[in-house]
Amino acid sequence: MAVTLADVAARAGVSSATVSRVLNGNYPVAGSTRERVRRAVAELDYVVNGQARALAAASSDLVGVLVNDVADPFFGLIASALQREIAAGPGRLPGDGKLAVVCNTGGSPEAELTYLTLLERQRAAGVVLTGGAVEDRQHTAAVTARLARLAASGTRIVLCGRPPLPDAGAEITTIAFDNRGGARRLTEHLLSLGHRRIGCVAGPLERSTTRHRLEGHRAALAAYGLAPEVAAGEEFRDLPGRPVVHGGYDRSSGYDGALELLRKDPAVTAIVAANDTAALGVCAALRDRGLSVPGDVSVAGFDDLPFSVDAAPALTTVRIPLQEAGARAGRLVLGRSAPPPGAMATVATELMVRGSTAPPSGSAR
Amino acid sequence: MAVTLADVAARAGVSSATVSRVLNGNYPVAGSTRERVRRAVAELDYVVNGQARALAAASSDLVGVLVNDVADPFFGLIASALQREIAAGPGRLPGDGKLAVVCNTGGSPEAELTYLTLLERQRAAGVVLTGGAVEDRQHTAAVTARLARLAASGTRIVLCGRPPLPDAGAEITTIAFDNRGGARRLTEHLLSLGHRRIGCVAGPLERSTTRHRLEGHRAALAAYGLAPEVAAGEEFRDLPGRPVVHGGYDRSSGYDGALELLRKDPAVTAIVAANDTAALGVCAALRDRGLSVPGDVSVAGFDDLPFSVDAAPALTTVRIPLQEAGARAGRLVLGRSAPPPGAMATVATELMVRGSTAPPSGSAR
DNA sequence: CTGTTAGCGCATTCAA
DNA sequence: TTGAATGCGCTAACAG
Repeated sequence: MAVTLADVAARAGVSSATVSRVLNGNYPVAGSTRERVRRAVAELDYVVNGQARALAAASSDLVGVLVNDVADPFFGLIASALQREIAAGPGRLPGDGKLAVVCNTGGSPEAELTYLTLLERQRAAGVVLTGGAVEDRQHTAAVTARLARLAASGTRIVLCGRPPLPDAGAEITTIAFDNRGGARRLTEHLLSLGHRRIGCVAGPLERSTTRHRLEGHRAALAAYGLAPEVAAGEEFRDLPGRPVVHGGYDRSSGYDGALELLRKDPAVTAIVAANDTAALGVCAALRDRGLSVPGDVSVAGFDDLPFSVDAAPALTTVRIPLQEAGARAGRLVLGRSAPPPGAMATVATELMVRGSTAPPSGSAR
Repeated sequence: MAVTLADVAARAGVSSATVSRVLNGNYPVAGSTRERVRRAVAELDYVVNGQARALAAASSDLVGVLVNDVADPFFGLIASALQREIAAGPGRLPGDGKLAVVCNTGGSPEAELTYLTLLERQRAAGVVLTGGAVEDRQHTAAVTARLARLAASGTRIVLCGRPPLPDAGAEITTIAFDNRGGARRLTEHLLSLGHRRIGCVAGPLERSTTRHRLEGHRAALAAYGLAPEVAAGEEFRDLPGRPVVHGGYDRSSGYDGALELLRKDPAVTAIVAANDTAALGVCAALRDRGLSVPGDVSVAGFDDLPFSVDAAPALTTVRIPLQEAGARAGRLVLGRSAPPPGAMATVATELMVRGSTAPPSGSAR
């Protein structure tokens, strides 16, 4: 049987309440008593029962972090920074610090809801949802309802890298990424190099991240008169004429997507990928087709994941400060930093021009 | 205030015990009663309180997964597969399924112990420790003691990718990686290509993974008569004469390590890196020094992380089936699969020869 | 400053 | 098949 508070109390010759006070340090206790209790704790190798504590105090030291895929560096970087932030730091008590529960949804809406239930059941202190949202009215409503309830019961909610949930009340803080702006600058870069037939190997259309990146892309094209403007409020849709294919955010989606794109439009001189991982797949497909990057086709990624700089050629991409965002989400979910005005902050993105993009081959006239 | 069992019971016109029975389904309840309870649960949006349940039942649905760094794909792949395995699957009840708590130790022994305390406090159902261990007698003893206590209190312990803990009793199952064999085959590959001056940009010497890989490396050299055999039981140590430098498992360690290595021994024709990530850094350093890979220097990695195939040139490396290992660890920690004989299994590694290794330039005679 | 007393919400006896 | 009663280990009033 495990050692309990009562055992420690007996050993130290005090009441269990006193032991509790010493442990939590939130109440005055005489120095000598404290010493005696400390010794008893050490001698018995006592470890608090978190469940009992949580039950009695109606609080918990669990923070849930929902990610699409831990194995994806995009989420890994966010989660890692977040966890570093909420774990016990140097100045804080040992054993203080929250436990981050990293939950892999695999991008599945059902898994997302399941994990939210599990976290609600654990009375989590906070929940952070990372990455793009699935844009399905019904699912959004379900998530919103769940989050609203969690927030109402005192759980802090932070959205990191996903659009705000307007109907969920002001309880929910959002850290959004400027995917639209980044994508726009990226496409402008390609246009300024002289590219006119730019293909997209995009992510799944139902994800907000995909949509925002495509909107940015379209805005750049529109500025060059190559596509109609998208009116505000209008639902986004792929233009029938344009070379766009959809897939996942993984390498093989990039590979397959590039092949499909070349089939649809063999004349593309540049390809914008869903993210860096997919861009690697695009490059591999082009290589296998005997096309050189950027000689025959320029390729651009997104996110600026660590390996992008080591790809061949190094990937032109859009940098998102994932670690900073994760750390900030960590501070917010602990209530250690004040929410931004409007409960919403947008993280800027930065165009990183590298070797995978160049003027189209015909442009050396 | 949150809805409790009692609320549901009142609504359904039964006792709370009955509701509990319906929820857990481990006791006969009349069909009509069950239906009534189910409806009350749904109407009230009731969610079990995990803490209270755990306290009363003396069990929990948390599984701790200790990793050095979530942002590192090595750990990401293990954690992702593990979590997929322990989460509620299709055939299982919704709300069943354990929560994986991924804990980032950052490679720090103190953090490792802190997290073990936190998990013990949560009365975790299981704990998986992944990746190489820090080989410090005192720390090993402390971890062993902690794990033995956890095991004694019913927590299942699995070691994944780290050597077995002999003194901890048979309660602990180990899934070890054959780092030694893989490293040996890798070095043999280089030797068979004709390399004789092979440098190592290794990981931290105090980590078991580093040591095992260096031992395999040395064994290959010894087989070619290029280094003395290491006697069994002898403590491993770097040979004074050999070009070996130590660093971390990250890219910049690889970069810095390669520069240092070139300073120590400009004549190396091949470099074995701590892992693939470090290998990318090594390649970058060589490139910056005007050396070509594999023209001037061959480079090899370890782990076969996803990006290795897209590096320029593609990395020769040693594949570890991380996902399979993670999934297996998941099954073991749930007790869903029987432990291997001797409570220990070794996962085979496989040499992957790609473009980053070639015969030394002088060998074309 | 310290001890006593009630629960926190649930699972699980023991009766009925 | 169901209900009443008890306790899991701890925190938080409330006294002293």
